[in-house]
Amino acid sequence: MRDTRPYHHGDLRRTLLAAAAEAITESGPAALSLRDLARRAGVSHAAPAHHFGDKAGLLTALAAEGFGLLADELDRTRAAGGGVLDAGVGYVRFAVAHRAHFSVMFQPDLLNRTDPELLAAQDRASGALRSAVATVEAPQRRGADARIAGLSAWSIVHGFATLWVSGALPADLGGDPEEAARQVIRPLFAPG
Amino acid sequence: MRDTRPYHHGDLRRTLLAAAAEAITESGPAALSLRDLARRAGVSHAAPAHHFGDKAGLLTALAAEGFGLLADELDRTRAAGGGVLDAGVGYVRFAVAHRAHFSVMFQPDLLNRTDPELLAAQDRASGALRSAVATVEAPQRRGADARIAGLSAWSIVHGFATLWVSGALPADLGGDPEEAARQVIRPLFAPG
DNA sequence: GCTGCTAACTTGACACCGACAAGATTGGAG
DNA sequence: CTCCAATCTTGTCGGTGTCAAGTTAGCAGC
Repeated sequence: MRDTRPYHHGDLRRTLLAAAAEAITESGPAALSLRDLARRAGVSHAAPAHHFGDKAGLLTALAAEGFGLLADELDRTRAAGGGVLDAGVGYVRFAVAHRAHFSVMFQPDLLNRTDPELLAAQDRASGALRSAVATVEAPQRRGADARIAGLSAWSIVHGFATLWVSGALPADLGGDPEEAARQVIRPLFAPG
Repeated sequence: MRDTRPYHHGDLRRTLLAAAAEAITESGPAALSLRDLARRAGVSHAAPAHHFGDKAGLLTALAAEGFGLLADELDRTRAAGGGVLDAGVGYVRFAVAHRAHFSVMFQPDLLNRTDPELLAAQDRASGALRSAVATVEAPQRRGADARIAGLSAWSIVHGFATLWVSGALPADLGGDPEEAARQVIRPLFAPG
């Protein structure tokens, strides 16, 4: 909080994660450079490695943060009394609002898959996901057990989110991802 | 076809694309190195750049090849008289069989988005996709127009494929992606 | 206030990579 | 046989990730 940069940054870890999210949002995970992050944060080129050990370590931390944010989002819609449809829209809202996190969370080749923090965050998110699906009214699941129903919901929501953030969807869908998501997802939950 | 390597490789472009697919299958697109591909093909480190101009150029060519293969797959199921469900399973089959292509096709930050060959291949694939969805029997679309129905189908299929190849799905689904896909996708097409 | 300790950060170095320029080799058209 | 264009090589440059060793800052205990 001083006007001159102290030797100890004080909050470098969080600063680097924020800078990484910004850089990835701008130009994707492939173009990310630890040295560029260091420059943005005003520290030496090797400082990031001290906090994350590795480039994969930084991306792993970002992914873990992402799973936490996703769990937060799902818990929020659940607390607001929303159903599966709302949870699905929340999933898409998360992906669009935190594109950088989302684009890293499901690319295992960029991450340390066994990192304990990552695993814990994944567990929390998948728990929140399961809770959201558990709110489906029973008649909508007839003919398929709950596990399959959950995977169907996850698939359609994840697919739409992925296609949206990758820009693969047709432009005539409009600019509002949540509204578009609601329309596209609805057929699965309200057949007929 | 001679036993000694001629100065002109003769088929370097295809060889490099195959090597790239193999390398990406092994360790993901991020770890791909043009120099490593050159080593695998037994050529000098700058040879790849001559054919593709750029690392993005190589990945773009791979993505274009991927869209072509996807269109082939969809055309094949259509020619075999399959319905939307079969087309969806075919989509997943393609993603699993050509994981390297698939993992590059929807990452625009790795590609030259305006490459004419890529655009042509995308057009062909999306045409095949639209044809597949058009085979949906009318009653299954009531309440939603054809465009939305197509996006729903694409979303659930793309989501399942993405989650499968990223290893995010629970292990108790078994090892057969096509059978699992059929179960997960069905609820969208055969509600009730 | 001083000492010692640990975490945070810097400096320097090395191998690797993508990209570019310039040269060498080849096959084929005329 | 000549010439040309495409293919591939060689050499080089700046940038990057990672490691090792050194430097600084905060902090507990005396």
